[in-house]
Amino acid sequence: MTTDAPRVLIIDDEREIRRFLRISLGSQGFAIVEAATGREGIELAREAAFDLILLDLGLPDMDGQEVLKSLHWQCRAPVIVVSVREGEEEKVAALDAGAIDYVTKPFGIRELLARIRVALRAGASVEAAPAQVLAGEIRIDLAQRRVSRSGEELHLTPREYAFLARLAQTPGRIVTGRQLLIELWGPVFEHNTHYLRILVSRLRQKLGDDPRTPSLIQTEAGIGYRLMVEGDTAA
Amino acid sequence: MTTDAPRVLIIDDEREIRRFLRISLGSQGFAIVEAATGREGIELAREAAFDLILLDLGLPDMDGQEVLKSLHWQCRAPVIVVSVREGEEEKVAALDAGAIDYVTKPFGIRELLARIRVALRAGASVEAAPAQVLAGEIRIDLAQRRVSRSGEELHLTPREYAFLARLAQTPGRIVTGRQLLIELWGPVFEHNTHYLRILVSRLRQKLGDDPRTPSLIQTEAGIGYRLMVEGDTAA
DNA sequence: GGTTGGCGTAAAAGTTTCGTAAAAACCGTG
DNA sequence: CACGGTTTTTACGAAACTTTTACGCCAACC
Repeated sequence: MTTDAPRVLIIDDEREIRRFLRISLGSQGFAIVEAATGREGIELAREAAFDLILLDLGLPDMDGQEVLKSLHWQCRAPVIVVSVREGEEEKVAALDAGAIDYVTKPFGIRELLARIRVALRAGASVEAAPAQVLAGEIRIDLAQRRVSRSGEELHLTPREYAFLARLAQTPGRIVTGRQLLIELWGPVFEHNTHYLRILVSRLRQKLGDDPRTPSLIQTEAGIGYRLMVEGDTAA
Repeated sequence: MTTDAPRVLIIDDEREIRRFLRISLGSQGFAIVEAATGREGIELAREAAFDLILLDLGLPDMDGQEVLKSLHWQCRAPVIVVSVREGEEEKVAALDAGAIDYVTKPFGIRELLARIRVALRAGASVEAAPAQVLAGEIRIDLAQRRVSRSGEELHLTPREYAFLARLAQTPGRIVTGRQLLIELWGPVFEHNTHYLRILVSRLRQKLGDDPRTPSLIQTEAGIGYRLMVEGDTAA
């Protein structure tokens, strides 16, 4: 089945380690984002939603335990600590501070990958974000991956749902056609704008939205689309 | 569950190790049950509900990986493997077979305790899930590992049950095909999607669910499966 | 007033994914 | 070593989904 790649954030100051991890994890189908400092890592973790974070405790700019606490505090993603320090106290401190695992360098990449799979397995059951977006008669349940109209369940195809969910992530805001094409089809399809037109047409039918006076999916000619929601703040 | 002392099952053939663990864990407020063989351990795990299982892979009566698989499918408790073997392949195999952690002997007791706390932390979310799930005529008893239709007991194979139980753990929510394959067969089988199709087909027959208009196991083409439950249009 | 470019719709053709059955391989047990 | 239960392989028809192709609409612009 086609499923989007788990997103992994790597926080490590050593360029070589990052490179190694990027290649190793990338070949396993993970989407990688890198940070070289604690601050940068915390920043990234706050902005985007990751499925897993790999954290080196020996960062130059901040105390490792502090970074760990910050991460654990503000995001849901499980954190695996990677460190050169083997001391038991160090491990206990990290694990009690919220890390889900502690791996000492040098590590076998196959073991690390296995432990990452465990962490993702565990993290999958925790994600209980009650994210729901209401737009007129329509309710979009991002957690359950369901859409209903006036309480009645609607069946959307994978693409249709992906499109709607993308708009629902930034309610009321315009998402450019280019952005949508890249995210849903890939960079190669950047210019196949008619895909969007067909998709939107079918979607509006299912949602019961009149294209002339759209109350849900609004077209911004030459720019993109936006999802109208309850408290819409017209720009 | 969390208010009482967490119940820990120790499966290890060495009396000395058991004694050591019993004392160490006991002093931390855990309730301990011991088993000296694989069979005994599996038996106990099936009967009583434990919060955590500590498993030594070097048992005399059964292959460690077999014990692990049995435990992982039969009960919901997280399993921490304790072993003298340090080989990376050994670790990867155990983690992929369902272990939540792998600790090599000799180990520091404080680290083990910390890892136990992590495992319990992770297991807590699973415990929060309902022990019984009702879906139409079907009743799934996750605590007792039983499934019945209109009060009549159904016999499911280990895989069939594991599949259904996984869906029941997150009622109404989609579980991706990839996730199911990884959890039920292992990461190597990530792409053998036809396993799922065959399993679901047999399962639907047993459950009396029409594939065209499924009221129990719903297919989300290209994504995965979900179990429909009573509160279908949940807020 | 005609032309052009972006948009919306419909139906087809093409591709992927799903469901099922039956045979073959596997596995612990008697 | 044969046996019953289970899993895996193999194969194929049906359904769902995506992409192609074609055409009508409207507004802006020359």
